[in-house]
Amino acid sequence: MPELPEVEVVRRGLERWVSGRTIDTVEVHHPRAIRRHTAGAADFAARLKGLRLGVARRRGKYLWLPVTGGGPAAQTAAEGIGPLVTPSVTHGLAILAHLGMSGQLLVQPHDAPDEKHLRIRVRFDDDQDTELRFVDQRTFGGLSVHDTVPGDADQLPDVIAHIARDPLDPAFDDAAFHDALRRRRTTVKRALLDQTLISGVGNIYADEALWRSKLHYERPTATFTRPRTTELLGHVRDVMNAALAVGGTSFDSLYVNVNGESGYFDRSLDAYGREDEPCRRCGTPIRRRPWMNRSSYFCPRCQRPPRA
DNA sequence: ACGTCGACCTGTGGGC
DNA sequence: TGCCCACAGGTCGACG
Repeated sequence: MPELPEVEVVRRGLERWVSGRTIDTVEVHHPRAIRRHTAGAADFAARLKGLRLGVARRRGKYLWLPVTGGGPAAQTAAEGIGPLVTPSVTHGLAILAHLGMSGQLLVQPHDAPDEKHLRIRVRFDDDQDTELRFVDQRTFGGLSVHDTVPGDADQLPDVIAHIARDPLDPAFDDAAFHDALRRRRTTVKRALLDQTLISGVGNIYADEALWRSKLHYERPTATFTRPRTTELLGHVRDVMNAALAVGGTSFDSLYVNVNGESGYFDRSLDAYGREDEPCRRCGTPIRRRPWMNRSSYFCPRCQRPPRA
């Protein structure tokens, strides 16, 4: 469930169903699902055992669970074994998740049959009837454990420090984003998909926000005016909030919340996936163009291409 | 510093 | 029916 609204739906599910619980055992069924965890599956499972999960967090399409307790290093620090082993900078740990193209985090009863693409199972040390499962058909997603950025209020895992804040983050800096657009010699859709400029926007919501803004995806950003940037950001936020309100976009059963349920925003899409269907503003058939190994959908009348 | 491309995977649907 | 190709919501690193 790749883009921000879908990931946020999952984050809310994790917060409700697994935050506050303590990990008992972890099974890794496929090594690719932990490939960011370079120390391997056995280390991954060992480090997770005994950890207590904090409140689920999200930046763009990344999810993480800050953790406390557990492993030997953390225990040593917590117990204050002595000044020689007490780190001068206290850093935390977090379990990082990215869903890739087809990842799911499911909270399932223990006796639910294993999914065909079950990659990781997390059992908890409590009496609740559920476990957490990472299921991923294409194995582009995965889980890993990382140090958090020292002093960071969000306990951001260090490996995603390069990911920009997302447009639903209250600390997102609109003016700085506008300045970055002006500095770049790139085009607007490329910029929207650049996770170091603005995170959480993927192919669907980029096309939807551009349609709402009446902007062609090849528009250069260097000449954007402040009002144009403001309007674009407004549409990005509006479309994401609208999708979030109905559980996100699900074209098929791959994109589900932690309870396996699909969202309904596919019915409300104006551009994405609507090739040859009439533009809801002007009736002109929506076009699809190959673009960067994927597709761009746009209205050829409402979204005029820039002069070459 | 930018852009482009391929790699990483499995599965589905259309055309023949 | 099968086979082949195009395509699918993402990210990263190599290369120019």
